[in-house]
Amino acid sequence: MNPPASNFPDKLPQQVAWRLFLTVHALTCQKIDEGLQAEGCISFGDYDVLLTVNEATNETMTMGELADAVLLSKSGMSRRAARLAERGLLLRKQSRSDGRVFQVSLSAAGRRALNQAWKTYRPLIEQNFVQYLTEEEAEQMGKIYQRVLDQIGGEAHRGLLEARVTDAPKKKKRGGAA
Amino acid sequence: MNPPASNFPDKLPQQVAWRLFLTVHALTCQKIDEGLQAEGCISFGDYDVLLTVNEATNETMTMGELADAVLLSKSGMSRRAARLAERGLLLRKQSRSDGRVFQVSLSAAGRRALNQAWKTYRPLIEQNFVQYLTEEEAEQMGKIYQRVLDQIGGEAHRGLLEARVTDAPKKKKRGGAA
DNA sequence: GACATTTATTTGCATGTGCAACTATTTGCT
DNA sequence: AGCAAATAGTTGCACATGCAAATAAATGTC
Repeated sequence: MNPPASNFPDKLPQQVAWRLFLTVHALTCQKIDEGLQAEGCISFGDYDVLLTVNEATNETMTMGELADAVLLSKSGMSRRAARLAERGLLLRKQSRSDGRVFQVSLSAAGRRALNQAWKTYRPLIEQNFVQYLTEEEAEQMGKIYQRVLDQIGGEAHRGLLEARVTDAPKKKKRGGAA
Repeated sequence: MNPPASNFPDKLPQQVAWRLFLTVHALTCQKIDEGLQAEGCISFGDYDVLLTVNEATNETMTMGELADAVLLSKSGMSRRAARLAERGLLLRKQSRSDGRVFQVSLSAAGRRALNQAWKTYRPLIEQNFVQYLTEEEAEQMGKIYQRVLDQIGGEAHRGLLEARVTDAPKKKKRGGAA
């Protein structure tokens, strides 16, 4: 019913890569989350939170650090943590040196849940993503993303997969999608 | 307060790539969505919908096809489309050959909004992602993701960036994240 | 041609999220 | 000490989403 139609994205290789990046992300995450739920594991999002806490120096973080690390708003993080605490997976205790901050850490059950989920999560990543990358490609991709992260990531992400530091001083908002 | 601490993800290069993939996605999407909103553009999600419709053969799709293409549940798509229609960006008209299906297409205003958003979106992709990839890397990455997509993507994604076909027969559910 | 079945889409309900406002606590200034 | 400003976290509210049920229309069966 019309001429050529679409020519919006200019379809430069970089833009194609971006588009595929988005689509692959959406698809893999969908499948992985389904898989985790099917096995009765904690959700993808909860996994991210628990893993992040577990990896933190001293295995503890403040609510704010955690929110920054997992890219949730403070309120979102607050409520997610409340739910995890209610389920007995996360512990929050008020810092004695500063009554405003709450130190978050994993409970024994939280550690178990994390271990348990990893058993399911690992093969899911394998099946939906890793399997299609050679080791060289994975290394190359990792290098590229590390480069991107170093530029656009905040303090909370600088040390990702190197040595999480957990002592960044300032950070602020969070931007929601729609 | 503890031994070595984290050794959950085994940190094979592929797993590192996966982790970075997730983080970069979250970060770039956050920044891009912020940028679009700041310029008064349509949201990231709405952009995806309008672009998908615009790229469709004959620039029209059914609600179901659209839901599959943008990876939203049918209900989510239904409501998003309703909002877009209310804002005058999308047209939905009942098919005369089959009263159950609704054909969706862009209004003139929708086309304008898409064009307008692209002006902002393009540099945002540039700044937050593309800039950090050489053309070779982008091509390499595109090839890899296309490979992944061919394997795990449904009919609705097979032709992405090649020639959208829009006539796949069967598809079903949708899996939500948490 | 009437009726069960299947398909396309929308609605009811529960849940998760972000923003802005609120509370509690600490810090800085005098 | 006293009080304004900053900081950490939680809560009110609005809204987007998915699942399951509801609706509407087509198709198959007798």
